[in-house]
Amino acid sequence: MENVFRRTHKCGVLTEKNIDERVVLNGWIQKRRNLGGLIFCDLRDKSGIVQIVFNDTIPEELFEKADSLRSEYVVGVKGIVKERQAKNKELPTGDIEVFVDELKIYSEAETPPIYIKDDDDVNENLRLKYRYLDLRKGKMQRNLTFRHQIAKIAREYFDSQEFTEVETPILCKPTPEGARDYLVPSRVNPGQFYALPQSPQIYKQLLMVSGTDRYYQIAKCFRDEDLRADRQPEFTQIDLEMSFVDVDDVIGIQEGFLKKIFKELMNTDIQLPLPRYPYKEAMERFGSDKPDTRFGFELKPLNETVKDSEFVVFKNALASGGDVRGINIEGAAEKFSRKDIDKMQDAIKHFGAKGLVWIKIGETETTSSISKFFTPEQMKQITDVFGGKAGDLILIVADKAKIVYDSLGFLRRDLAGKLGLLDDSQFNLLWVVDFPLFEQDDETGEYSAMHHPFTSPNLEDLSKLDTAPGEVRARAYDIVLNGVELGGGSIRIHDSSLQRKMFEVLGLSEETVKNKFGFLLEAFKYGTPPHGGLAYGLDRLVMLLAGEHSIREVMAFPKNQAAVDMVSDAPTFVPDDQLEELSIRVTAEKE
RNA sequence: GGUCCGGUAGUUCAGUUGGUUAGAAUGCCAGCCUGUCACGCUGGAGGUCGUCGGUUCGAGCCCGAUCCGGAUCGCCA
Repeated sequence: MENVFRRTHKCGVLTEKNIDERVVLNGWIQKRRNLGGLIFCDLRDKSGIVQIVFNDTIPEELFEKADSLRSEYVVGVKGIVKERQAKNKELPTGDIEVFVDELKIYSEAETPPIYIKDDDDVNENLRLKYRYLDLRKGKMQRNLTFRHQIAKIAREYFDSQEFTEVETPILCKPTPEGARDYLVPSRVNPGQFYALPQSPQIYKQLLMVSGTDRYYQIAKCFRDEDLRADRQPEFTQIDLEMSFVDVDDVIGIQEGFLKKIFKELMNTDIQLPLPRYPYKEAMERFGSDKPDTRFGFELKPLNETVKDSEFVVFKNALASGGDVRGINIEGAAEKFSRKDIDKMQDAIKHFGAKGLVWIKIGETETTSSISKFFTPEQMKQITDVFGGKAGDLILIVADKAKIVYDSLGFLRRDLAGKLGLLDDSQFNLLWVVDFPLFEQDDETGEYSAMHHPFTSPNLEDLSKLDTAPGEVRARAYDIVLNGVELGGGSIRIHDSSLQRKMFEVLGLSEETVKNKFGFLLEAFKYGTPPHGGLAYGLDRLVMLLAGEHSIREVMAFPKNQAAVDMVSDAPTFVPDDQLEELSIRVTAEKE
């Protein structure tokens, strides 16, 4: 007796070319249809589905065995491929079927708690709990394969460009800036902790000091922050770093990579070079540092137009150094009711906006929430800024610049979505460059690094480091696809005195710097090449190209919003003696 | 941590003003059925309405608390 039938084919590959061949298949029973004297089953493996048939030409014993089959039983079959009497055009294998004369049931299955069907809409937590069943779906297997292909192309491409893949440590030094670290206690060093890497940043810079020249890694990264549809506590980056380069060199290499990905996986030729938007322009035109350029509705400034206005909202915003800006949702005046606009107003309160001014341009008259504050001539001046015409809806926010940008940037994309203008088949790639080096805390006035503290300033702005840190541009760049940040990077500081200066502006004490980054500054003393790099969010890249709306759809075992692995139920309490061994006092209350 | 939405059969959901024994679809089980492919027909099983408390003659429905899930803001160099 054979323990397992050696298969000759995968289920999904059989065609009319295999007619009259004897084949051996293994797989799962997707569905059984018993018509009485005739039983059809859909047999599924990773490659697809094929129909197998049991009829009265086989021994009664075998027929009864076939009748006992249920969904998700795992079986092996041997039989002859025949042309179908009734073909199924929906199925790639729909022209043929396999008449079975041997059947081996490897394992039976209980009724699964979720359907193994691509288009089911079962509760996601249930899918995550039974992920191994969820992953049986064709769509999920295709997503995993697609992810593998992107990783494979990355390896091929970066290898062809003389990058070396180097593994960097998972047990690292905790970092003082950025996201919260996941900490790992050290048993042999009581009371001390490693951190899981938020990115391989420091190690890849050390590799440049080491003369590795070009490094890449498909690297797991960890951040202990709250989750989102596109954010998981552990995620994967395609991480890379290059020596003796400036911004254009890094961007050039990446454009080659993106072109290859889009050519091979999406059958799309992307035009190079990709557009580059300075940060300032991206904010002013799109209200976002990751603009979605698939549609219009660009922001327009109104400061000049309304500078003499007595309307208190505009007046106060301008007097306090803020901005008045708006967007024209063309042709949408009749598509959104007063109630809809109230909802928009509520939505932008999240960003700190206090209100939303609206103007609806009609064929004969223009209505607005501010018509009593402006003459028809003044209203005309405002709508002209937007090229406003009959049927347009203009939305205006007056506040601090950040609030105006955040609010309008959100509305712009939200309304485009509601109007069905987000075309998933269109791929607008662009670079955002010239980011500010620092961002300033509203309350404390302290500066922090917008990217990270190793980012090189634009050399033209060096003199402003002391006088106007907020105006210093960074040699940093983000790659953006359809309004989603795919990755980002920068040219790093390779000069230890400039690095010290940077820490000084950031308000990090000599003590702190020595403690946290002393080893990096030490390394930089011994000859450091100019270097820079970039990291892609692999999960996001796969998500967007696969047309998914959550990175959970392209990860094998993602965590839920509470950062719990629903399959294994991690994290979990551990026995006290295990904690004691790690010199951790027991404080968490146990159930 | 804040805000919003949700929790009813294995699953997806409905459930009117608070009123008889909580329904549908699908899945599951049994019987019949030789060309189905969402097979069909007949019958059946399946529910602590998230949990606790309150209001009421009476609660799936109203009130309070709590747990769980999701979206979002903060956060994510």
